[in-house]
Amino acid sequence: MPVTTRHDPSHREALWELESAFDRGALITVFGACSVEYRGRAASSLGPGDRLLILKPDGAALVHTDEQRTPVNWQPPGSTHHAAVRDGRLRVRSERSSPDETLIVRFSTVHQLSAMAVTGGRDLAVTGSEADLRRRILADPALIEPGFEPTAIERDSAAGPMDVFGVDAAGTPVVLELKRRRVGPSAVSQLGRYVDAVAEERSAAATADDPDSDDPDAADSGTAADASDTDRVRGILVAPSITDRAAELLADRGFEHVALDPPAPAGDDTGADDTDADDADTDDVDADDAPSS
Amino acid sequence: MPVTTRHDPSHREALWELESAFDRGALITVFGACSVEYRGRAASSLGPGDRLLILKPDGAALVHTDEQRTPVNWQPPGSTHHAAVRDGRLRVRSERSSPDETLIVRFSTVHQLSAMAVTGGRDLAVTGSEADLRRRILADPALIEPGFEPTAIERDSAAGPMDVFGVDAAGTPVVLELKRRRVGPSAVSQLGRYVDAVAEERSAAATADDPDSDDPDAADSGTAADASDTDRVRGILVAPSITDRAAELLADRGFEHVALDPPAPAGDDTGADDTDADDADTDDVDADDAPSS
DNA sequence: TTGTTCATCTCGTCG
DNA sequence: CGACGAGGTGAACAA
Repeated sequence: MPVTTRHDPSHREALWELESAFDRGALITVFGACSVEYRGRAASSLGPGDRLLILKPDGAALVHTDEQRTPVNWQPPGSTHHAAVRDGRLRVRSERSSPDETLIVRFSTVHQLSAMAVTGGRDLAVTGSEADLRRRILADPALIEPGFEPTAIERDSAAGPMDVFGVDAAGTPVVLELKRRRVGPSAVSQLGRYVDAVAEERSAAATADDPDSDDPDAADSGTAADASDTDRVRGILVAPSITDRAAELLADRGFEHVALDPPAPAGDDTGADDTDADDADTDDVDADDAPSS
Repeated sequence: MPVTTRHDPSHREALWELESAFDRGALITVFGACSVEYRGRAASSLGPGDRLLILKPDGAALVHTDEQRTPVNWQPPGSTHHAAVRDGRLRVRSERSSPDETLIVRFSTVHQLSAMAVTGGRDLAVTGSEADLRRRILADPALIEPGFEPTAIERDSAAGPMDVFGVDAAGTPVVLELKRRRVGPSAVSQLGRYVDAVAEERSAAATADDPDSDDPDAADSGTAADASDTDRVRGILVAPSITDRAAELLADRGFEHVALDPPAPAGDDTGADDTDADDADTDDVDADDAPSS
């Protein structure tokens, strides 16, 4: 029996079912009228209403209303669920530590409680990620510009690891920051941090190599403006597109933008029409739902 | 009847129920063995397994496994759900445009289908947000430093709106960037963008006011280093704490950190123990669940 | 619609 | 654990 369900159980009955479902490691749904309190990283209060509570065997808890993709309240995986009947009412509490967080759902009525035995794969294969974009570039560096040569990926710097590091045709170091979608100002700043870090590295190495140049004050500037041309580090933002503001910031810093999409996952076959071979009119039935908005 | 449920329905029966539930604007859960395909901003494929599909009347769709807070697959609100029986199997497709996205769930078995009539409030009152932190500062600006005076909130700049803008005791302009939790490098960059924008504004205004200073090249530097002291703009990052790397970047830019938490929502009463008055031993029952990790 | 930022972001990965 | 960045981020809000 992959699922057991109780309709309009008493609060006591609901508790017994929960207890049993916890033991079995089931995925639990509780639909009922409830109020919800949360306290932890922030604090929140949700007044009475019908909601769907989902309790997962990994400790995750979700409270869903009839709207939104995001739960109104939740608890992350790793939490511990407690159920009790208090004052005759079912109460579910989910707690975790570090950070200390508590979610409490108080039911006034339980309409339905289900416990489901979940099996099977949860490995999702996604394409179109930033990693895919990187593979695309490494496979054909000329997509960035003729003569570009990647020398490292995830190369570390004082500001963190850079997506792609390399040199251009003239031997000038180049930092690439990759984004799978249109970018705003923050991506430019991120690129800037990496470029500054590399420029800093190089100017430090240069002064160490060359005892003649003792110019400590001038050396600590991190901007491209006052770096000599030989010390220049290029920054290229690789993304499908860029906002106006980001473009301004990019220009201010003397960085560049290369428009590039993550590789398309080939033909648009969601199987919408032709996966099951027979696409003629069959006795298949259909039902539609347009959102009421 | 707030809930209707079908156990092990035929695929045809499941379709009828879905059709009816769509019409009623119900919150639908379907538990069964299925595969899931997504294509849109990215693309993904999920092999066979038992999952819980949730269809909301606002067009949201969620596919949940027994793990994680985040659904393995989903569709945002505003999507349109279609159900059909194809090749004898229930298939649910959810689509939306801009961006074009399609989610397809193909069931091999439907264990349970429920339709719930959801009513009641979904207004969540949250405390401890960045807005609360801002209110706290505006109520007592001395928390930043003696003599600090806020002059504007969400004041716009070329780099976007600043959380709080003001002047210090010496009349020097100050930009505050607020964060409700510990911050890393990106917050420093964000603050930097605003400070640069204000400094730019002021230097532009100064050259406009003063016809003597025609020094177009020197004026376009955005760093604090070469700005004269009278043109200086202070940047203060207000957050509970800050990472080491962020502290370095902050120092590089000559910015400051003020340690400040969002206001605590008073006593830690999640109602865990004493909300229902009687906290003596009653005949209340308990059940626990520790995550199996 | 697009742009920008906050979020109890969540999630992975790497020291 | 903490730090850092990606994400089909989602969601609110302003232009």
